[in-house]
Amino acid sequence: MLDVKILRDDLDRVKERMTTRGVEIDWAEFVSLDRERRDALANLERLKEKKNRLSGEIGKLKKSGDDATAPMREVGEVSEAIRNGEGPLAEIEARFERFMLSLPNLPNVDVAIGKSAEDNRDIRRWGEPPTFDFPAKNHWEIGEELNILDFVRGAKLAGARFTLYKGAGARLERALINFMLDLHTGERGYQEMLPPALGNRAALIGTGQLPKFEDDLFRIESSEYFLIPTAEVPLTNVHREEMLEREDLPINYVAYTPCFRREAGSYGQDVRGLIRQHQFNKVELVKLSEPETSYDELETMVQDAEEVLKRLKLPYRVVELCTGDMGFASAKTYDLEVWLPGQEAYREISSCSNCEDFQARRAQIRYRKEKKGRPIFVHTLNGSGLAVGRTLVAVLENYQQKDGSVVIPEVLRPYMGGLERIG
RNA sequence: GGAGAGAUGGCCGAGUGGUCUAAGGCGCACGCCUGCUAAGCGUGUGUACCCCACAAGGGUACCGAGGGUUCAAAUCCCUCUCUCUCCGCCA
Repeated sequence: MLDVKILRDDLDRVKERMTTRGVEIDWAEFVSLDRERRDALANLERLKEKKNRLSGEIGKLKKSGDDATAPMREVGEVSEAIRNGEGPLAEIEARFERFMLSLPNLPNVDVAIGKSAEDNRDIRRWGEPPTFDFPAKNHWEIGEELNILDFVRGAKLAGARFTLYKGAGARLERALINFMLDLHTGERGYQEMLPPALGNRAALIGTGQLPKFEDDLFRIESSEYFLIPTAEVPLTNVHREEMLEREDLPINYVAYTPCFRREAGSYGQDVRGLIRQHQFNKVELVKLSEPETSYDELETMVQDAEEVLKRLKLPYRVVELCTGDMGFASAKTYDLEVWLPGQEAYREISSCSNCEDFQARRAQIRYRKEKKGRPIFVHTLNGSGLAVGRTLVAVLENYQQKDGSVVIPEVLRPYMGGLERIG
């Protein structure tokens, strides 16, 4: 959520920057709503002030045994005027809040302006895409031939976009999770968390999935819970409605969780294989930081995610998303894209964003810079470190051998009981 | 699932209809005093929003959430959420 004050003070600049996201926003609606709201509020508060004053007088009169019928009759009229005003005000406030919650974050000023992924900026590349003296296979071919991924039975158990991992495949997924967690906790200063995989409405509003993107989420029908689409939701909400101490910051959390996404509107995209699933595993990094250092923290977080790929010796590139390609809550985002020989393309495997105070304002996560100072919103950051299923895809495709087997990256072997090769 | 208890300001904790404009304490901030590993004394101390120049000043709301009774609610009534204790069931 944006600060209402910047909308009032500098609407033209906000309009201009918001336009770079490619979203249509009814600004006239905002201006009139804001005006209506303030008028109605001021009017009602005047009435309440009068009512409180009269009530006090009645109390004094009654105490001294005097007649209070006149002020009581007057307060009755004021009360009715208040009742008549409350309904309309509540309606205006609800509309105002809906509007504010539906506004995406403002892109940071130094983010490149663009319309789509084509306008993203290449920041750096690491590693060389491998060359094969045989036709490179897709991971779903490799997985099925090695009998470690079963898409047919995954569909039988749940449906399309669900996969059953088997044997060494299941273990490889688990090895990747443990490897990533150990790296981030052991060497990169993150505290490991194991949060609920379901979240309530307030949590999903806090990080920005609700109210606008309910269609992307799985909802539990019998109660007001949603399956989390990412551990960003629970991790960022850990300190929702809390006042933090300056010395606590930055806070660095890492968590492995399953993630659940409806993938509505992505029919026909990545229909085969593990790339786009309704349920997938992810190791997520979240930071809460002071505003002054959040962009340094973003750079660090990207490097933390990159380190996973470096140790796995998987070639990748870092891209900076342009204004038109960024997510709802983000002010600046870097994507890590890993090389997939089966597709001969770089595919997203991590997305690291600085949301500045956008989520903190929704979730009321604040701290005091000085003991006596006013509370200020922290900056929140999140990044995949990494998407586990896609990492497994990258391992299978980059480490595939001519004989159909797959070599296990060295750093994973301790997690695989010393296994060096699948198949 | 059943029974009971509870939810008050950064923290602890009083408060069962009208100076609650929330006692008291801790913590914190500022000042004073004092020189001996510290204490004492005084003053102040929330959040959000609205009016206003985002100043001074003023107002409204907030005692888990929502609704109700009343001229008046932390206080009475209803619903919900969460926490704790006990019982049952269960990984």
